[in-house]
Amino acid sequence: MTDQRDPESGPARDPKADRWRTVPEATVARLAVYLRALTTLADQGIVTVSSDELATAAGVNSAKLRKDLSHLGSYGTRGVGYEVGILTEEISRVLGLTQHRAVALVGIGNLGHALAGYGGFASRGFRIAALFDADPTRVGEPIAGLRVRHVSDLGEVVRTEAVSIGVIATPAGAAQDVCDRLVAAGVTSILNFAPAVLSVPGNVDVRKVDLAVELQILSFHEQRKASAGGSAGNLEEVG
Amino acid sequence: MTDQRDPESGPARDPKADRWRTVPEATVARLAVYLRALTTLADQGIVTVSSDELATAAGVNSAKLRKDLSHLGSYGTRGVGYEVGILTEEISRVLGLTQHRAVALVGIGNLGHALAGYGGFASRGFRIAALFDADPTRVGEPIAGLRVRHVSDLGEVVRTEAVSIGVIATPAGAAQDVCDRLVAAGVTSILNFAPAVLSVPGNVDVRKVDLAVELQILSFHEQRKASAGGSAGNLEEVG
DNA sequence: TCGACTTTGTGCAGGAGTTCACAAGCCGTT
DNA sequence: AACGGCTTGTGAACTCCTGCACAAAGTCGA
Repeated sequence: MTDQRDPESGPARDPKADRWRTVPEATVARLAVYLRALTTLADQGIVTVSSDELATAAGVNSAKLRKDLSHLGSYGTRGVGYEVGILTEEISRVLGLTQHRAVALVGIGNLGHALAGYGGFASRGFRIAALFDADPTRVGEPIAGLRVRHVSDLGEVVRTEAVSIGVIATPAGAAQDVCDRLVAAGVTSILNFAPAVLSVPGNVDVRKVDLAVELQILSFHEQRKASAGGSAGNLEEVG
Repeated sequence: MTDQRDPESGPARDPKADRWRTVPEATVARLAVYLRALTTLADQGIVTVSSDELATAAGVNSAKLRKDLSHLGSYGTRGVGYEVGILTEEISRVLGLTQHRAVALVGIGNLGHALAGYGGFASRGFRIAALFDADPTRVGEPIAGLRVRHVSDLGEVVRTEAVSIGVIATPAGAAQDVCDRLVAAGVTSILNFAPAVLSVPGNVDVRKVDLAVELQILSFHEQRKASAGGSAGNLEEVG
């Protein structure tokens, strides 16, 4: 067991800040949302924000927001609220965004193209470091300032570019193979857009985004609404 | 206040099938995954499948799968398993996929383009019925067999095409306006790709997909792994 | 300095979801 | 017909998450 001190992102100032080691999964997902809301507020020149205001901006209730933030320590001032700048920095640090991570994108089809050109990554601390595709006719194609490389170069590039996250946007059939290559190259975090279940070693995290699944969930609720007897009336505003 | 009565998909045949009215949210999300796994199995000519096999194919454990399926009734045979065809049909029915739903896609930028061309929608019961954009220079552009229309036509088209789900792929700034137009036109289910919190009446469902958030969650775990002492060793296979 | 006011941080109760473990039930064989 | 072997469906315990309600702690004005 090594001692857990990490260079970068200096060791926690005081003992209580160690709490972020045990942030609940559900909270982590929301921290990213809070971060976006904070960025918006900062752009508007807002310096201080209460849990109520921030919660509204993020689409949650204030109790949940405060409990979430309490997992990373005590960065608010009672009677006042949170300082936008400080909170932004703190969340960024907990999410590991202070070190800008390199991302490799595999599969330059329709979706891959869109992801490569998506500005939201760069603006939030992620650098797309390399693009890969299995189709030789696509190799060399310039996209968003990068050239598409062949998947056979994946291992080498991942190492030289210090890629820490892999994004799979290939057809389902190719996903597991690509995944294996990423893992072999040392990538331990994968975002999978392919409609396939990936098999990975236990130390690798996989998150899945399936666009059709999202629609199907909506379809379910749509159907439930339609058949539940249209008890109209409840039109209260939702955060 | 349009009345949303829809014929088709009549009320459940027998009493016990009424269970699907109360399917837990978490289960609904997984049903879509099971459905995909079942489709794959069917393509392989497999007729019968046990909860264990299906669970593995879907990436969950079998107890969860059985509990999930129990929410829609009893469609398995003890000692044998589930019939792929029957289960597929049943899940499709519960998810409301038997009536092919029309989808309107708003915002034909990078991502919108990709979504319009994504084959996974059509193959799973969704028909992209209309494309919209606010940019007049983009209106008329043909994509995937459709012509892009101006958002000002949204209300009319949504009604004539009987759109039941709206997909927002605009920049954050335009999202709320587009959302309002969709809601005004009678859409009660929205899939939002814009990094913005939408405000909607209580009878409207919104699901959000934020690509940067997914990366940030991975980043968190990556950081946790990095600072937790590289206690290598646990490489057991994961479903 | 004091008191009124505001907002955070959290203990606690309730709810939702997960996992275990096993009775109930079906099939093929003897 | 009875039995042994499988697999489903589910009660029950447990973990995780949510939301309430309030004490703790800070600010501001007098």
